[in-house]
Amino acid sequence: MSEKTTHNHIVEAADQLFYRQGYEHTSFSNIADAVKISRGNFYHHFKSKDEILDAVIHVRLANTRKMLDQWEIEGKTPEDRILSFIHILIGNRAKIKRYGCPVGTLCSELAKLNHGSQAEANKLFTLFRTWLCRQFILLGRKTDADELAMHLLARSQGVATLANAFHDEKFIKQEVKLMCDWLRSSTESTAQAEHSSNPSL
Amino acid sequence: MSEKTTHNHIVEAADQLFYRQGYEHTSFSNIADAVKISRGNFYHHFKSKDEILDAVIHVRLANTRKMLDQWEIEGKTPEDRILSFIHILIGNRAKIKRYGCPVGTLCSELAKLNHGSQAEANKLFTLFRTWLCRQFILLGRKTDADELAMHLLARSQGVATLANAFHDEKFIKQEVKLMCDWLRSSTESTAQAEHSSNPSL
DNA sequence: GTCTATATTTGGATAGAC
DNA sequence: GTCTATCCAAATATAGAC
Repeated sequence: MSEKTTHNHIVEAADQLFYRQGYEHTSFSNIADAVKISRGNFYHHFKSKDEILDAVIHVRLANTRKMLDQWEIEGKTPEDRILSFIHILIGNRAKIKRYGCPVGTLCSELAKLNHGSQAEANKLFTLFRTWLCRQFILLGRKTDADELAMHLLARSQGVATLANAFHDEKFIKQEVKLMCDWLRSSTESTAQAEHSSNPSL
Repeated sequence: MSEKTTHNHIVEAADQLFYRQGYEHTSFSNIADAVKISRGNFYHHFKSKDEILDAVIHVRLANTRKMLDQWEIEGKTPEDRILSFIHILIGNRAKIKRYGCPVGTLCSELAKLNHGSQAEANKLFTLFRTWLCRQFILLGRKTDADELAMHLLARSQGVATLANAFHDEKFIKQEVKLMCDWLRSSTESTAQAEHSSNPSL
């Protein structure tokens, strides 16, 4: 998997550039420079720029699945696993500060472009959503698991957007702490939560 | 203010198009079609596309200031005013679902483009941040007012991003309810909050 | 102030030699 | 599989007539 073929080189370089510069703003020349091949050589590997995007999205989907599987193995409890999710904000804080969230910014851009690969890109969000949802179900919150998953996903997105705009890593740490507290209070009140209309707090 | 000059027409059309399609994806032709003038005529009013962006940002800043002033007048208590902020998500939910948040998506795009007007665009965020901060101070939360302001701003951003990705207005309403609850619980516990290390919950 | 015509550049894509 | 040369379309920007 991911051998050092030219094909993979292109996808990897495009992946990075799409993240840092955005999809539309990244030209074939940019990718060609990064991979050190000529522009013409591209079309031996991909029919169009859209096809490169497609390949990038599918690589990201595969990597995300791998990461979630890993968290599933490492985390002994659902709390631990959800904490793994929350802590990617810490692990990636330097990049988030500079470029935002790779998932959120891609989906936002493709929405503006009204691009055909929107649905594929959104699967990245769905991957996290359903995984988190399953963890909350395991926590006994089966009635509002999806709401909790979406809530957490939204908070992560908001943190990434503002950390990027304000170039503020400290804010990431601040909010991660709040999310951890929120998670703890969510799990403590599992029993009574079944009867509450209010999924968080 | 905002007379029907060609200049203003251009700025208004660009404002809409930048929001719906993104800045880079919007061409002079797009704006020209909307305003119904020829492309060449642009350069009588603006020296470059960047200059149009600059004008758009400043119009948005002025409109935002006007809106915040209005909320200041209408809202009798700081809670009421903060609720006004939270409820723009409801008022604009149809557009947010389709195009995301106008502030967040612009700042994210300009960050990727590494555009010179990033700082100006970020002032839109700062406007909300300082205004919310002031409201929280009035609520007696002077030690953590800015944290609370940023927290609320982040949650709004996250809601907009996910509502856009999942094309889900219901999610907006769900999260607005949670934000209102959060605000209520924040204000109830004002006295003890002074001694808590934990600004929310 | 507005138009048409045009210059210039860039980006995506193709053809064909090696 | 990789390269050079080239085509085509679109986008920013300018010149100059009306």
